[in-house]
Amino acid sequence: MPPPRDPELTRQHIIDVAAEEMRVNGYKAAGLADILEKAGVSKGALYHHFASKQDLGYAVYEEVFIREFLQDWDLPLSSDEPIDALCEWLLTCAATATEEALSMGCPVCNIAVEMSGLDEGIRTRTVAMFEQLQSRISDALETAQQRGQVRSEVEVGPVSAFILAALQGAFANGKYGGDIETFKSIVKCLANYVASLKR
Amino acid sequence: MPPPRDPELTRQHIIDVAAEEMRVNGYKAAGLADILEKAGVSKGALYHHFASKQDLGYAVYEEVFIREFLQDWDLPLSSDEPIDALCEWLLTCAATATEEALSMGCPVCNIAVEMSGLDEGIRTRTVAMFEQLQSRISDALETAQQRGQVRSEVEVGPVSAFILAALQGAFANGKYGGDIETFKSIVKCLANYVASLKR
DNA sequence: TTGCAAACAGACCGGTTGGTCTGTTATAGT
DNA sequence: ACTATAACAGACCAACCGGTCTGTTTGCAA
Repeated sequence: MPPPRDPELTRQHIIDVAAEEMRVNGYKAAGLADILEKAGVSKGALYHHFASKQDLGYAVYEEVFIREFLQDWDLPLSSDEPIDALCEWLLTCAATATEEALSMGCPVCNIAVEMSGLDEGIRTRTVAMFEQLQSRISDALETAQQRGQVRSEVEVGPVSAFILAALQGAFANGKYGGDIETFKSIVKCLANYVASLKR
Repeated sequence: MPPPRDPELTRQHIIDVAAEEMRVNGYKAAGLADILEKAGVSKGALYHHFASKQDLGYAVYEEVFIREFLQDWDLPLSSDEPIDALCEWLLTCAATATEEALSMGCPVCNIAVEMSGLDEGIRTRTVAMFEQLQSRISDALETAQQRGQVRSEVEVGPVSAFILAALQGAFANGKYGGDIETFKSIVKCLANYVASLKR
């Protein structure tokens, strides 16, 4: 027998499929028709769970892209030695990168670039996320600084913003720059920079 | 009397208006109707000069965005002391940034992120541009290195790619990150990094 | 068992978009 | 002056897209 109706599961399935579609094509180019077909649900189902495409977009952005993005940073930021952890994390990131994963870039960055100037909701969510993440990095660096692991003249606020931006740039460049080796060497450079913060 | 027919001027005018539209809204969201109205030309005129919207897009990308992008780097790269010139240029860049200019981000980066996964022509042009620019930066750094202005252990290739990516990231972050002060401090951090390459 | 609301299914719709086609006007060459 | 053609002008079109609406099925509570 087919699986019984499970609205929560249906909703989640739609979000997952839409996320995949937006990951590859961006927000605008992700058409409802494609999403519906690939998810195997009807338009009625979609509009029962979401008020509009915008609403679906917000759900995807918050519950998939931003969530993943923040989770990625959990590991390096929860360490007692954030500098070492950050370096190691970056190097792992460079080592495990695949051509196809890279060609999609960072979904958060993609959607933010495409939509933040056009949709206030996307902009708000993006700003909030970056503020949160930057202060997390900043806090970690400051704690490390107080422990004497980071040179005292390092300004943790700007530096954490810089690290974040540089990594964004690396992913963006990896997406359209073509060469995966370039991406790897960029990330290694960033790791070197982070290491240079050590006292 | 009204200005006489000047096909080259008409073409250029269409490109300029389309560029402005794509700067603000991106490629897809830039509608032909808007472009035509703001340019004050008819659809017949547009399709006399361009085969399709894609064709117009390529013209805008090559003749406006990429051209501007490359020109921006002319100044810092033509100096005898590229490190100093680069630092100074970055600091000027940070100092003169305005809220609204920042909110549009870097057009090349915007279009590349939006379209490089969807349009092979955009992807090709972007890859070529970055290769060219990176080798220009790389050459400048290498020359400086031979002159003893740059520490000998610096790997000029990766470092130049890193600088490029970091600046891209700074602009992207500035576009959706909201805060212009954050952008400025990121660019200053990058300038510090560049300065640290000096021997 | 029945009533009822939630969970879908899918036909339908109006607006928009890129693109075409036919007609008109200016301009350069002879 | 004439004509061929480039340079437009703008009505028209088919496709697509997000969104609505009506109808059907499922699950659950009384």
